[in-house]
Amino acid sequence: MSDDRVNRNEDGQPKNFLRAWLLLLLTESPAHGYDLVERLDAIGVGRDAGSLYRALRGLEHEGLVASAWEASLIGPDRRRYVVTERGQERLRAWVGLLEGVQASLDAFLARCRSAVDEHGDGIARH
Amino acid sequence: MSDDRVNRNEDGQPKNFLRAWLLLLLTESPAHGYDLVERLDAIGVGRDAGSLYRALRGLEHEGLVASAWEASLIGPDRRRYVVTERGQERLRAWVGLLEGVQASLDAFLARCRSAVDEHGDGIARH
DNA sequence: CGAGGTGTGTGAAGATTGCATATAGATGCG
DNA sequence: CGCATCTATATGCAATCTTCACACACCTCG
Repeated sequence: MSDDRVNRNEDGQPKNFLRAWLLLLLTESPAHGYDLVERLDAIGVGRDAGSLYRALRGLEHEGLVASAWEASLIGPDRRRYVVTERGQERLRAWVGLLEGVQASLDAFLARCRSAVDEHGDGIARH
Repeated sequence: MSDDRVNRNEDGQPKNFLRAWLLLLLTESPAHGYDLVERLDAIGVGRDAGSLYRALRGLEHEGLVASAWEASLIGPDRRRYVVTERGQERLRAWVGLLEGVQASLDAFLARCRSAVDEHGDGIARH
């Protein structure tokens, strides 16, 4: 009882954002998972390698990317991913959706500022 | 259609966006759930009343909003919600998070357009 | 050999969401 | 009255998403 441990996942990131980023990065240039881990880490999305590999396999299962094993000069073999035609289309669809989300988000934040102004401490005009 | 059950939830909305909107709308003016359903429907967030009531109870459980029963002139009693001090703080925190998401999203979309440009055939639509 | 970097992957737990459904008071109409 | 409908709140369930923790394998270097 009285479990104050709420521990809610409040990062607010869009759903499937990782997938969208993967399609984008692979569109920019084909790569293998470990490379994408590092590229995404620099961007600040998807802090977990496991999620990334799982997402890649999911994308492949949907036919949005394709992979082939490739030998590495400095380590074990790796899976090299490329985006398919369907993947390109899906990315474009995602862009449309995310533009809508962007609009929502802008509306939310703008409205938030208005609300804060009106209930703020002294900034109120009039 | 086929046996390929992909059926992914790809709306791309930020997680807990409904909660954030509820805090904002309640900051603008206290209200009861049914009213919020209609306000949010106009905005285009949270198309489900059940989720909304569940979210409200969740917010209350966290002490971010408070409620009291109120008689209605035209229907059954309703629960009137107001935002608490903690709720205000949480909303401000959410604004900070969502500004980060906004930046991410802008970066993603900008980078997407660059990628599409470089691959030429992408822009031509119908 | 053993440690550590490279590279890919799964299991399980927790949280969120949407759909369907339940309950109940109030109102209007034949 | 009986019944549909609007108002109002709430729960059950399944699908999905995300993260944590861990497992497995290859390769190089000391």
